[in-house]
Amino acid sequence: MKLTNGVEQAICILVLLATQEKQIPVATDVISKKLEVSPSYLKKIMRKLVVRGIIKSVPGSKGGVTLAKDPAAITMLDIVEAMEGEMKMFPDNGLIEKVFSDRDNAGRGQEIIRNVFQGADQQLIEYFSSITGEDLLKQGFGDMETPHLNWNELTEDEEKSGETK
Amino acid sequence: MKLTNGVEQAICILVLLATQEKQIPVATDVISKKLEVSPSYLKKIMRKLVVRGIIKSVPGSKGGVTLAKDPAAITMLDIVEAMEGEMKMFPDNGLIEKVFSDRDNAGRGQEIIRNVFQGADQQLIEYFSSITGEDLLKQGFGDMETPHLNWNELTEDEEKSGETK
DNA sequence: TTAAAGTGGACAAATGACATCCATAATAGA
DNA sequence: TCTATTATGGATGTCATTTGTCCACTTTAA
Repeated sequence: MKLTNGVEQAICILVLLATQEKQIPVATDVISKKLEVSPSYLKKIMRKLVVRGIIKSVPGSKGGVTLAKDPAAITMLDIVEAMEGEMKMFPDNGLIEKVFSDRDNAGRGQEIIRNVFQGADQQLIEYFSSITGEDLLKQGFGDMETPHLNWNELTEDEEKSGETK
Repeated sequence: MKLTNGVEQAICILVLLATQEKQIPVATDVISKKLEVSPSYLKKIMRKLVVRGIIKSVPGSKGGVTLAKDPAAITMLDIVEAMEGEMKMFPDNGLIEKVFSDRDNAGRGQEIIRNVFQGADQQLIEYFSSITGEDLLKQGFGDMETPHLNWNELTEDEEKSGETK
């Protein structure tokens, strides 16, 4: 009943992009340096966000990724489902139906359990879709306007200052 | 974001025990035959239910397992947490705090995300603890009283009739 | 005392998560 | 047009967790 680490990484990526100057894509290699995860793996994470329509990718020189929509239009459900797939926590093997197949009510029993967990899924869906990226930015920055930086340049600076030569 | 198959198996086990004549333990090998899973693995599943105090085990001849308490006192949360451990879906690696450590608000950002997922855990905890074993039995059997059988004998009968010799 | 049953730990196999690499396609700029 | 840059997607490898097995041990009824 654990989410994968990809969810936390995805959130980091989106925070980065939300504080990025508009219209300037951030290269995935820049992001991988900030997050200290391998570029090759990070690309897979980002692909899921692209496929889900949360971010857009721009191939080619000076390319990278940008938010595909306003933070107010991105919900936590988008992020979780992008990384984890559809919200369906119960691995329904029809076990109850099989085990009690010689009794009445076997199918009925299976359906009852199925409904219990569909209800649980629904609880999470409603909760997560009530939380938007804008909510979180507001909580983080309060009355301040969300800052906008160019993470590409910031990373280059850090590289320069980090070089010993 | 999937539960393990153990949850479905645990539910089957509890349904079996709830329809078992009081005070007669059911042998785990009998249950493993019904569920068509290996006896050795089923024992692990059941151990978790024993540790959590949902079922009681009786060692020795004519031993087995019985419900440790009334179905009305067993919640779906008990079952899920017995099998999956504490309800904490977010694998908190402190990634946001690390990535934005050179900015203000890094710790604040991490805390915001932490709270989001604690809220999700809480949603599930409240939902699952509102559903008891009694609720499910009522749904399954309606006005009928829950039947009480001796699954040990039933299995023996089936074995006899199943033998070709 | 013996047979039947649960306990607990070591171990092995299968599955899914995490990670790397490379050939390819698309784009900006010279 | 050519080149450097960057995303795409598939093949592959590694590692952790889940699933499953085995066995020596303890407990209990008869």
